[in-house]
Amino acid sequence: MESHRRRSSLSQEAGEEYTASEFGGIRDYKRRKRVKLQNQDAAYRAQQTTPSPMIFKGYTIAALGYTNPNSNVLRSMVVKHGGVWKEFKEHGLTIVVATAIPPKKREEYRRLRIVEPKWIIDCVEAGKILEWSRYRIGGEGEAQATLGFDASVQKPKLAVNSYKDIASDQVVKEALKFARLREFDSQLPSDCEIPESDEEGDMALDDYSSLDLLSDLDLPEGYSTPTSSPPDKMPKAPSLKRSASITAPFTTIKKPKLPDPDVNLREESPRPRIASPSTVAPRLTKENAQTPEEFNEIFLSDPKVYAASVLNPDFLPKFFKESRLHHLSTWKAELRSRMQERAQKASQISPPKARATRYIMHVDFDCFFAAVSTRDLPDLKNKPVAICHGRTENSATSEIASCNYAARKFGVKNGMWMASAKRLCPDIVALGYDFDKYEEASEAFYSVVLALGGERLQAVSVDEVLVDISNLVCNDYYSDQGQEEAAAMKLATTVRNECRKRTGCEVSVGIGMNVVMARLALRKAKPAGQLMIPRSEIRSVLDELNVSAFPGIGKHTSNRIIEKFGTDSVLEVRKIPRERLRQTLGVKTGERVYELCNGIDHTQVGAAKTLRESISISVNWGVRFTEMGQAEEFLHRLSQAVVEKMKGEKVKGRVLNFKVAKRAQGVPYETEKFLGCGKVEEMNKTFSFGAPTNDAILIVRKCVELLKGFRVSPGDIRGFGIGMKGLEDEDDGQQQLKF
DNA sequence: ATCCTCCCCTAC
DNA sequence: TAAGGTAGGGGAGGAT
Repeated sequence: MESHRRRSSLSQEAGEEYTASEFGGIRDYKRRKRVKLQNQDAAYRAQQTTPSPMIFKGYTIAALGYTNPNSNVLRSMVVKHGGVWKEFKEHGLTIVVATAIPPKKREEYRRLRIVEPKWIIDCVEAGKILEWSRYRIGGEGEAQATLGFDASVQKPKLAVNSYKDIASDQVVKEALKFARLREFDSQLPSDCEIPESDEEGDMALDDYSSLDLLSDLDLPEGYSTPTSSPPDKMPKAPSLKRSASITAPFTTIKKPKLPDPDVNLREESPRPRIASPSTVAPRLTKENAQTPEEFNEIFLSDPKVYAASVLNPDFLPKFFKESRLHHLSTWKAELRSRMQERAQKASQISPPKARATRYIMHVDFDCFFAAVSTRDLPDLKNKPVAICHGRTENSATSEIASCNYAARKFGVKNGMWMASAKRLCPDIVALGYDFDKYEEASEAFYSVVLALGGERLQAVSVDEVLVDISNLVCNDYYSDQGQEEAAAMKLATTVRNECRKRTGCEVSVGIGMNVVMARLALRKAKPAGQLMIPRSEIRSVLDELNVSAFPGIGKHTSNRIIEKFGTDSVLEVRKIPRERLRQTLGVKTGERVYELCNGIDHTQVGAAKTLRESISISVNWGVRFTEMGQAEEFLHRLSQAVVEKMKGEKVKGRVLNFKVAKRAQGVPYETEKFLGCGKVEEMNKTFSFGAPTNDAILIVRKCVELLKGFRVSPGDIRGFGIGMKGLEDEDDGQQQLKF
């Protein structure tokens, strides 16, 4: 149901052309896009301050397949100079522009006047129409000289490409930010500014594939791309000889690395009369793709790849069904709200006491997924096992979600790719996920822990829980430390025995005077054990550790500590004055580090917020586009999913956070992991709606607008995230109207 | 002082 | 092939 206000504002702002990409099918989308392009062409001409010579007057030009520069660039050049731009399928074409012609189509297109994009560029530069046949490709008697193959164009040399690369290096990120700013500055001429309204903004949205070729180069003063240049300022390719990549758009076709031996066999139609190597247009392959769109086009032409990608309309449910991380998040959210409900009821009966001495218990499955998956497979009990997707030889880049101790003995670790694990342990057995089984085991586990009767309980995750057992082990009238500790250890034994009985798996238990010490105890207790760290041993346990051992102190923070203080050993960091830590790391973090090093932790078990504060969805796998329309469609599905989630929680959100992961500069188009995001640069933007909303259209419109602002080429998009904050009860505020 | 925005970091 | 999600804490720096 929608409020009247929101509805009316929508109908004012959303024109037919825009809503197409939200509601229409593909065909509808394309039709409306054509209309939009025509309007845009008129706008283009109107925008020009100094008129360009109308050299293309009387020419009707189209692009065939992917071109370099891309078709938007070419279109703007043609239109600005009096030509008519059409789609390739339309009638009445005088000239077709192409970078390459598929071998199978060569015969079919033999009679067309097909030229390389350089013809348009050269015509514009010369201010007059040049002899087209000199730029001809794919036709009879082609005499165009081709340039030699330049390996550096085809294969960027940076090879690092794994998930761990995401946002890992601050210095690199800074550099990227700088490059991005410069890119933005240099690419936006006044006549190409993004208009505020959606109807006119599409130029900005459609294609920027040539932009990132430029951003990391030292460009000559006043340099800009063909999109942005008035024709008389068109750069000359030879003046930019330092960069292979920048000359690429202006050179002629590249020869493929190796001649394709199959070409002759596959061609049943008559061959061109003059058979020489230069008449054979190169086949578009992953290796010679010159834009990310071109690459994706080829990559996605494999139906299996297409089906696995976000272009498949069923992507989201399938992805979420298979994503271990999504499951972990979902389970955690569910458990948290269930535990909170329980806690609220319980505290109404008897509110928990504040105590001087606390006993905190941390209970956790050993190798949860691996243990549950192998529970009923006795043959595998002592063999190295890893849980991951895809269990064939090809699953090299599948991530190990969990492995048992037999595998860990070989150095196999969670998060490792199968290929590395196999190298360490060739006999490792890979098993698929069984999420239902995990859920079941978790339920049994929680019922055991709940049955204990600890006065506070916190769901850390599906296989992990914190319990404040002070009420069970402390005598309210006198204190006997020995007795208390014995009671706590007895509880730990009970939990372990019960869990073994109920789940068939081992859990370990750590007990401490506070949450952090319980967690550290747990680590020492594993596997299949229990350990308490009494007050007297706190110091000696801590002294062996590095600060990165503390929960909440990750890689980044511990690196900062090493950087600033030259050490990450708890023993050393403890000597640093509290005030210095606060100044250097920030008040909260500094204070936290100080306390952790001294074994102090005031965190309450189950003290988390009652209400959820944000709802988000993100996808950084399977994201491959060849044009912006596809990205818009996917965003629409994402925002619908976010809205469903909000409705499930009966909330609306006021603040939108939109995130885009973009292929990092210099990394290859192909990721090492199948459909992975590879090394990416992440971009974020938040936007506050006037009032809380759960309207998918409103959200997707804003996301598309923000996406335009990021100026990402569609082929470089590797991930999206949509989050809502400022959540309010769904029926607060405006009155609901019925229609 | 205290908030808010726009990120980054961390954990499972 | 592979399924690299998600919520919350907190810091920097600006607005109120």
